[in-house]
Amino acid sequence: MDMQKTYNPKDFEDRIYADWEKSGHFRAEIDADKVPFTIMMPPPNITGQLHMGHAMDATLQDTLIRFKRMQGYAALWLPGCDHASIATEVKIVEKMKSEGVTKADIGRDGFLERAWDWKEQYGNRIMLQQRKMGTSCDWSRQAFTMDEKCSRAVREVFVNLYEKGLIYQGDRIINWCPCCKTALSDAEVEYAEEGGHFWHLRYPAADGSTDVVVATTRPETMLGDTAVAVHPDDERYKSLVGKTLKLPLTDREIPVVADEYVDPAFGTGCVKITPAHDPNDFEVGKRHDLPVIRVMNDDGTMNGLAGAYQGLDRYVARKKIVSDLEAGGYLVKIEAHTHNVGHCYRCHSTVEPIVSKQWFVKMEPLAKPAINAVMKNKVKFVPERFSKIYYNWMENVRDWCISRQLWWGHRIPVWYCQDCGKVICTKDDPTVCPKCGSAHIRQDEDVLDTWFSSALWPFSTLGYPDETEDYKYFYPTDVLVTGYDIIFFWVARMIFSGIEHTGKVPFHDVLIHGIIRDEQGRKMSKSLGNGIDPLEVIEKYGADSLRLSLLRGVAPGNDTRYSDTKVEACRNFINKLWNAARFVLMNVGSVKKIPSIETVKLAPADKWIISKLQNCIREVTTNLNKYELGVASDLVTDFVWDNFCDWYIELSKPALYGEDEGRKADALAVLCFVLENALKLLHPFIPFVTEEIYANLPKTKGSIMVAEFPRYNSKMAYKKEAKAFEGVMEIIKAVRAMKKDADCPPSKKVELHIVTDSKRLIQLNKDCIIKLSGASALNFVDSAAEVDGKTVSSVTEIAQIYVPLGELVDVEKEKARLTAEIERIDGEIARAESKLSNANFVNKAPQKLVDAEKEKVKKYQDMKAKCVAQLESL
RNA sequence: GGAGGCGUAGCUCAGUUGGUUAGAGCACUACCUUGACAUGGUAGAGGUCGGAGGUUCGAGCCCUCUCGCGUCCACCA
Repeated sequence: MDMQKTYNPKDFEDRIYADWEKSGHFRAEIDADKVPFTIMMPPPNITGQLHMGHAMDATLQDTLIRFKRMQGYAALWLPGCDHASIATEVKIVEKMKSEGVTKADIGRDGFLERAWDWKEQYGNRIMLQQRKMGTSCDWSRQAFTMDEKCSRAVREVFVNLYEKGLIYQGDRIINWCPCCKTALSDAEVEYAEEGGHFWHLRYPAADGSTDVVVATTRPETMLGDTAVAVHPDDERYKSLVGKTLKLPLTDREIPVVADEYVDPAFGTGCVKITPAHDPNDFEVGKRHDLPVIRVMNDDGTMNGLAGAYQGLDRYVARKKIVSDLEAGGYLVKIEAHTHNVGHCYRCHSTVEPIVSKQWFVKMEPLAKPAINAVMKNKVKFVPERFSKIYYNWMENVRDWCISRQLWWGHRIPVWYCQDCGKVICTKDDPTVCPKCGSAHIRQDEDVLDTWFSSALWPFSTLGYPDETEDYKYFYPTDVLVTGYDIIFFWVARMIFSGIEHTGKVPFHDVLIHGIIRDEQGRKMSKSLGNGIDPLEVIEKYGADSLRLSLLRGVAPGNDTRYSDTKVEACRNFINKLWNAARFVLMNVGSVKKIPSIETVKLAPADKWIISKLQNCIREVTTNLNKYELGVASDLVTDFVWDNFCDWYIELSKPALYGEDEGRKADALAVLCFVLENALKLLHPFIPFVTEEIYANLPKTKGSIMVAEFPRYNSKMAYKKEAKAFEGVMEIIKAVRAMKKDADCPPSKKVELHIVTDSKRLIQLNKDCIIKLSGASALNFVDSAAEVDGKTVSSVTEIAQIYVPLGELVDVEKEKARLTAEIERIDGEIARAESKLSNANFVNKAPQKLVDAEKEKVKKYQDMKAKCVAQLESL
């Protein structure tokens, strides 16, 4: 194989993805002998472009699905797009505006035609971008929230809920966006603190006897006031209750009512009541049977009931009303006031609470079982703390406003008979009124909240309401992966929808990740222009590097900052892996036949690396199963860099460059074995480069993505042998440090004279010690006295090492070093002994820990004695 | 107002039921182009884990209080 000296992902990422797609390995097959594992991809909006949030989503899900696929599960990752009703409509309207066309100009059908064109044009863009990330999802099952399948599920669910009385139509206060001209759900409103004013207004009594002062943040709504309320126990206003006030700027008179809602301690204790424009006032109005007077149009201008202010924009009207009030002597004072103002989550206009006839989903009966499911662990949030956020929302949720005054979306399946007024809601489109037979029936103009269809995603995409093979096999799904920002919008709604419509929770686990911030920790946003385009990162560093940087050291649920440096570090790791593979493959050619690992006579270093590998396999698997992807990726990268590259490859060199052909072949067998396993462990995280290398290994065939994920093999654990070998490694490290301390050039080979009880172990690894420590020879001696000339020395657990360095030896420095070492050891002994002298520790701590401390004391006392002896010999 | 999070090396962050001497990457110091890799190697330096109490044989981790900084939810007109 011809491998470049440096890793260059551009050479192969696209090619490998194309091969994968061709291979059919992405497709999940129903297989009775396998266990299904299903992930539903959170459908990105058709208007969307790949951003870091998607990159994070994709990386986590792809890592999990590849892991499970390699473990032998029938792994389905189902991709798709969301029609994103309001977001898409806003964009299309914007585009039309630039062409000078309005919705009214082209009508509903014309608009929908444009919308579908838009979907065709942009709907696939993000799916193509996803491929760049290496996503191994089942494109053959790709879905769209408005495709036939999903639409049928929406219809089924709507009618069922309607028939159960869980969907109703009513005049209620909703959040109205005057810009998008549609109702919004509570979840679609974002609150932000804004500086505003508190206008104090005087309403005179009709009989002129007195007046009351009320305060408001929205003076224009006073035109819709139908009462003033005071607290029933408020002595100041008791006599006022039942009296009539004159509403300024109008010729209307309004009553004073008593209601518990009023807080007598706040403001003047008098509240103007505007049932059509405030949710609390609406409730007060209902209790007192007050008229509801809506004074604003859908576009935020004042309507005919606003009298002289008709046609004015809400803010223009506000200004004029205030000045008119002032002129009339009704304005008492203006206070500065900061308050939270709701904004449309799509266009960011200030929303108006307005009374309007809309469709609602009754939440209480749906929320209860959904709360239970999480309480009983049928659905588990990872990390667990997000279940509290979920409870908090679910327990306080209000009825869900699902109708939108938009055209792009699922049209509400309700018809009204023009003749008898019958409301018709059926699964099949009606042609005549079932009650009176009239053909004059008209469908509701509105469409459904986009999240109504997203809520059904885990089962609508699998064929619900039909009991399809896919549905039976893959549902419920296993894990949902998403950011904490859409728990309310989506996760919560999927949970109650799944339970209500399928009788099952839609997924067992919810893996929540944080958001990716910019390098300064700010949220990435269009307005700040601080977004980082994953495609550019991929272009520069490759998809594997980006993926790894999104995984390493990241804890579930925590936000993380994007950093070029981190991506670079990951790229460097992959380059390291690349070169390790290059090293192995370069040497493969020099051997006739590589034996199978089972037949190899393993050297101590071999057993050590295999032991480390087994440990790594076990830990990585455990952590992946716990969704600790950050820990898992750290473990496997550390294994490859530290254990395999920095140690084992170097340890293998004496064998590879030696004369013993058998030993050479054995070492190569171990190198191949470990590399192959490492690639498999890494594949879920960095799929491209592992595939590229894997294809070139001897004895591998097929794609690594369907290779078996390594399994822990206790026969290969070699715990004792690995521990013993670490004694050898300590000697190597000690010699390196000694040379460095003595300013001995690394290229200068030195003689090692060793006093030890572990002669056999050291003899077995003599070549390695010489090679890795930069020595020329290794001799065993019985004491320092046997070594000629001035030496530096070091004590490790299994050996005393003497290195004659002639002129380089600085006796004073050497004394100082030994003294410091003795001091350090004394500290360790003191620490351990103080623990052991504590009766409570000895009695209460686990025996294992007590024994370990005893061992430690013994070990350090032994080392100390040796250090003292060396010091004395100087 | 309610809930939840964060504070650990110069920087960015890990640290899973409490248990050896608290880890990584980047940055830093010194040396090294040694036949995979300078996107590298070797050896280092760097932390009283925000603060104060408490529980425990033992606390970065558990409890209480406290300081600082984000987040979400609710919202008094």
